[in-house]
Amino acid sequence: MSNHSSDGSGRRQFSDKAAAYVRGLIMSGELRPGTTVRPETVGQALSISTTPAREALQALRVEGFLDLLPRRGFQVAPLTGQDIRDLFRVQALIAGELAALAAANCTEDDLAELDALHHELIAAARRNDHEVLEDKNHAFHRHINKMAGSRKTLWALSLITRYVPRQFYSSIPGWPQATVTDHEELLEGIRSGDTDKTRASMVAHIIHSGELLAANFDERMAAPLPATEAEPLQSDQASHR
Amino acid sequence: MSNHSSDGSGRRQFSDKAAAYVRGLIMSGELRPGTTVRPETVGQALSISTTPAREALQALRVEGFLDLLPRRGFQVAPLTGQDIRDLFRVQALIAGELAALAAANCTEDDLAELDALHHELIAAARRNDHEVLEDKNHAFHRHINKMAGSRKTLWALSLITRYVPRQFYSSIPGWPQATVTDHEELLEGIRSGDTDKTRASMVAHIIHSGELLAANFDERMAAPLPATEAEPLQSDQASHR
DNA sequence: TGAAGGTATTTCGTATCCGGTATACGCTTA
DNA sequence: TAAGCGTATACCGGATACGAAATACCTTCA
Repeated sequence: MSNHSSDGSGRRQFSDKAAAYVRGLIMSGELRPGTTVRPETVGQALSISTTPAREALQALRVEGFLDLLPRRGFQVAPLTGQDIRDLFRVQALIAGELAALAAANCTEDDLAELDALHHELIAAARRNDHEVLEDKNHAFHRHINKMAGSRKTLWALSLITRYVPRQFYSSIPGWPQATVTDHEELLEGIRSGDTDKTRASMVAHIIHSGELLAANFDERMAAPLPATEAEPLQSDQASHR
Repeated sequence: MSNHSSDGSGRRQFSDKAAAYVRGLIMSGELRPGTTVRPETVGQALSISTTPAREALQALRVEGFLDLLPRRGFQVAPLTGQDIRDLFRVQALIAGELAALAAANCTEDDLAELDALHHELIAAARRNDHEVLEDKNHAFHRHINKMAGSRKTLWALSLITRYVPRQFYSSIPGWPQATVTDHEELLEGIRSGDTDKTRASMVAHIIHSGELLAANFDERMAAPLPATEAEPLQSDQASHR
């Protein structure tokens, strides 16, 4: 939720594209933990040079997706379902903090905007339109987070939400309905300016979502291999013989 | 607190050194928000090439210290005392989570280790030995954080603690005593396995520390300029005419 | 079979070059 | 004089080639 990764600027740097690419490969399970990822290989896959590719890998190291072993290159960091759960726990704490601040700062216009978004989300859920459903959910959370008016808290959240693949939630059965009720509780808290209640609602909402993602993740990792042969990026599997 | 930035490996990459260098310059106030930072300049200052310097700058962008404006290079991100306060609030939430987990997982050996560390800290405080005081405080927190056994939560914390300069706390008057009492409360919570109490103690402890740092930061930023002339890294001040 | 040594591969850092873009400066014109 | 326009320069973002150091692999020998 709330993935405001400076998109919309249209022209991104190559390193950003490369980072998004490798991130996606890792989160989709195509790149298993322990796999070494080489800058040149990434560059070839995207038809860019190794220089921006290497920058991307360094960024992914800060983001916790890769480990860097001196003189031995980058390799995919361990990532289990429990890690995902922990990550969501932290995300819940931060998003809860933002929600509490939002409830304290809320104006009439904010409330109107949130209401509008909420009803558009309901409509999309009714039409079973996953695309705009995800969109509206996104916009809903982003607006709350912006209302908080805390740059650095937002930054911390954005770092963690990099672990959440896009277009994920709406594919989960039952998620749209659960989200509608969760959001209604959130709105109630915000409307009444009850910071504690709003925080608690947000925490519960996110932890619940995280549980779904973690379960899905475990399931995927249990599968032997994801169909495709000849992985383009892996030149060396973990090899812990 | 708890600064476990992969130190001890001895030989770091150049990009890590460069990142640490620029980070230090920003947190010490020598590089003001809005100042543009160029890879070549950083490289010259450290006698390294621009490639690893640029990687460092990209990493610092992920860490939130720098903004990247397309075709206009990197510049120091805005950072106010309020930002520091917000950062510590998040740090408190995460460290609180870790402390709660630690209280739940605590073994006899852990308790003994923490007790030993605590007494060494007290001794250092009595001798007014800032160096080992900072050391012991560090080790104390790190041990708690390791006890939690949550890789990714630890990662999230480590990202935020990059905003805390080393050797800072011990220079604050009254901090050693406050820390001793805070740590005693923490130990009590951990010993009794009371996760809620432990969490609350940790949150309070960190928010209190953050207040001190934020106040100090505001004070420094209010000062016109930090003595030294001819800043080596700044070639272009903000210029938002 | 195990150890030692040499070769090959790879990482990491350096140096340099080029295209494209934005800013700044100066000129022209109303 | 002030506003508009075109040129020039600086510099960002990326590509590429090269070299040194370290690791991994393979062969050989006891």
